Amino acid sequence: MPTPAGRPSAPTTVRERLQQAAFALFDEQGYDGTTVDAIAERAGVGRTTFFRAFRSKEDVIFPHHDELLEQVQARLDAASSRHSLLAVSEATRLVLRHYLAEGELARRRYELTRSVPSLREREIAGMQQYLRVFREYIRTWMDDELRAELMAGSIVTAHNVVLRRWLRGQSEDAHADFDAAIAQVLDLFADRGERDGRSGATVVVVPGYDDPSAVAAAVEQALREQAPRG
Amino acid sequence: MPTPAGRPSAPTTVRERLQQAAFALFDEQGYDGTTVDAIAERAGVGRTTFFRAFRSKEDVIFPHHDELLEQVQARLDAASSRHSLLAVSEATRLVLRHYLAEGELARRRYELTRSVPSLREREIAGMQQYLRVFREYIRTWMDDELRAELMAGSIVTAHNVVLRRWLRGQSEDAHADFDAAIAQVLDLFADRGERDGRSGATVVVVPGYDDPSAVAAAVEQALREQAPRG
DNA sequence: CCCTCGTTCGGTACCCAGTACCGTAGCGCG
DNA sequence: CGCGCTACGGTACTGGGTACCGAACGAGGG
Repeated sequence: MPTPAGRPSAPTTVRERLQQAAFALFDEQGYDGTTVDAIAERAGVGRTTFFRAFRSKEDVIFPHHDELLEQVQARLDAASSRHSLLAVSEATRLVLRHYLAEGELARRRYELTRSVPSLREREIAGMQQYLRVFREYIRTWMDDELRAELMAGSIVTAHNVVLRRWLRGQSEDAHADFDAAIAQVLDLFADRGERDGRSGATVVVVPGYDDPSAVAAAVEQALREQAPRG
Repeated sequence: MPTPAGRPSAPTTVRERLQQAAFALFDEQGYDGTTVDAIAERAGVGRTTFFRAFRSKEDVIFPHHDELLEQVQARLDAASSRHSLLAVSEATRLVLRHYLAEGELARRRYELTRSVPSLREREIAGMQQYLRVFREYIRTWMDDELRAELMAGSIVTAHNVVLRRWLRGQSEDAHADFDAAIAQVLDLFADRGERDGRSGATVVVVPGYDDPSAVAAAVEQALREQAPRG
């Protein structure tokens, strides 16, 4: 295992050299105009080595996808007792955080995926994997198949919209945007009516607030304005 | 134009022969185990002819996708004055109706797409095209970008769930299922109370509460306990 | 010191999808 | 009959991806 995890030191790995060479060539000649041979040559390695480091040419552009998916899955497994869309949205935040941390690299990938159809397909296929994980998690506590699917899809959609806005430079605080978007989604699926006489308040508080006391006042007012309890 | 539109007569076209040969071979040897040469040979034509009839090997499995997409687009263009999700759902019904009409063929494709990853990617890429058309239509009368995206995604999701149920043989009346699913989606996006004028915070209150002031206090405490995000 | 085992890398050869090009057989038509 | 159009077949090529083989290298172990 010569590549433990993080490696900030100078002796760049073959993988890193290949990735740098690949992105450089993609910038210069475009994705389709760049052959794997050219990438390997610029990185100073053989063609075989490229396919050992990356499963495919597309994999150079989506390197951390598998790990991210596992992280998301693990997060949901850990929080599987909460039975809430909030668990899903928090798992989704992992993905958002990852892209934000990538910074400029994420934006370069965005440009590539926007212009190259095959990469675009690949990306949405990756999204579908998140959706699958979310759907299966939600189905553990949501009987309604359609509703579960709608929930999972809406969370993913919210994430995509927020991320895309940030990638285009139309957002300074992506996390705040994400909070607002998730709140909108939660609001969509909030029960209205259906009071089954159970007691005990259930309040979902979404980050992205002003002053706690002001929020509390708004909540109290909203509750009082609501139809009298049964 | 030797291939006008519908052709029930005996002299099968090259395209039809190729499609039959392809599906037969896919059944016998699997998708990946079948080469284009083998398909062409069984159909009694040259390899070049295959690529003239279908843009790619995958295209044999999704033959009518482009026409369907155009039909959907046309339907939305025609009904563009209605400004309603119903127009989208009716356009979506075109797609459902098409698959239902295909019958057994649709089910064979379903089995293939379920087992072959590359075909699965291709299929969801196709779905994404519907989604794009829907999103752009909705955006003509819906300012809220996220909400528009959620609407489009939900319609597509509803369609997929209904179609998949039917493909698995778990549904007798797919149209009725579709009606119910669409109703559920429309209900999701039905206006309730036009909450505007609120600031950043969004609070979702789920029925089944105690005393409003007590809830408000709990909310305030929860907010204060939460770490301010960075 | 030498031998060996394991790992990593390069090179070669191959498969197959997809493209470009060219030659030709057929058909309608003047 | 000759002309042009179209559809088809064949050949050759590009490029991603796989399989296999052999060389280099380092870590022990006798």
